[in-house]
Amino acid sequence: MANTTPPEAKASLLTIQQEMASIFAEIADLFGNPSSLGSIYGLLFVSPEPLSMEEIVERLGISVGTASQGLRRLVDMQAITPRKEDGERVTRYEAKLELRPFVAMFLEQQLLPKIGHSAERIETLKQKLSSIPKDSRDELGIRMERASKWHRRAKTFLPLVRKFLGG
Amino acid sequence: MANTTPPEAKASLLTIQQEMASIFAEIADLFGNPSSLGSIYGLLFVSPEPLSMEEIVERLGISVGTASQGLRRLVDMQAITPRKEDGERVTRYEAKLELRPFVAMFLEQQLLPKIGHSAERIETLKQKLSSIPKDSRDELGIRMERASKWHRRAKTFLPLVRKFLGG
DNA sequence: CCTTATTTTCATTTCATTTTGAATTGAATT
DNA sequence: AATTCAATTCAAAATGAAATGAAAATAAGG
Repeated sequence: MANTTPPEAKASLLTIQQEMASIFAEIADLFGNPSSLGSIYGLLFVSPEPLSMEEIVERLGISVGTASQGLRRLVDMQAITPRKEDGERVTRYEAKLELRPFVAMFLEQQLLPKIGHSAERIETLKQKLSSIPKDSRDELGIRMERASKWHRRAKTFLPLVRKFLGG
Repeated sequence: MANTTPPEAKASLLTIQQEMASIFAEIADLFGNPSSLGSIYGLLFVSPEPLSMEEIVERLGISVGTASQGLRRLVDMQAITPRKEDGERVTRYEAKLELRPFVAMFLEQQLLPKIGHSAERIETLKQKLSSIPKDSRDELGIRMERASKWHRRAKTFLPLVRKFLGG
């Protein structure tokens, strides 16, 4: 099949793809993910056709190792879909267009567990309160209760965030 | 004045303080802040008395440089209050008990501006759409519009998060 | 099987961020 | 004016997360 796309248009599609990769890289970074994750997702997000790992490596100028690991993580978090065409040797990847997985992943895998973990640690700590002298105990109890309360709020609220951003 | 606090109780207050420091260190880290910021705040949060920089350095085992810089940032973000007692040479620091500054700082200084920035970049990108071939243009437009929409949602929603967690 | 194309693994490197601590500053004290 | 001490500064060191790329593993075709 002949290539009917004019070269200068190709150049600007590539530009858009790279810019989008860079935007998503920033976002990934903002949420504490490797920026390569964002780049890959951003590129796929604005690719009319699914791309192979090799093409991704080429267009983003990243290493094969980074690409391989990034693709795996993105598949795991269900942000992209791998597809192997019949008779093709390569796997090509396609972005899912809902942005949800990206956010959800962050909230569910990073924020919630860690918030949960520190909530637990505070609960455990509260039990040690009994062993300290009475005069400071009460005030300390109040303060630690405050920290607990904040954690409880966060835990009830975060799922709502997910729902709102995810729809 | 005689010290009436039994030594083993002192030890366990110190334990609690260090544990709290460690918990807050994790949280600070989770939000992309240096963990030393969290340690310092956590320690002050469970200190019955305001502490001097020297005491903080000693109890947390951090350097004076880290302490000095961390204290300044915490004062800047209004998470702690410095107080100089009359006739005292040292400044002692006291935690504000609302956890708000901690969260607000993250939302307002990190999340919102960066979300705003990438929203702008996408808007700019949209304008380059006209330069690409018609067949892919429409689909691309739809995808980029999706990304924009997500950003708009985030921007309206984040202030609510702040309000909820901040009270 | 054997060859070739693709992907994964992982020891090493790179790089940005954080921490350190010696030197400096400056205010209070003598 | 000299001394003392808390606090700050900043260049250098340490840290740790992410990226690299060569080597190993896997899969497909002949």
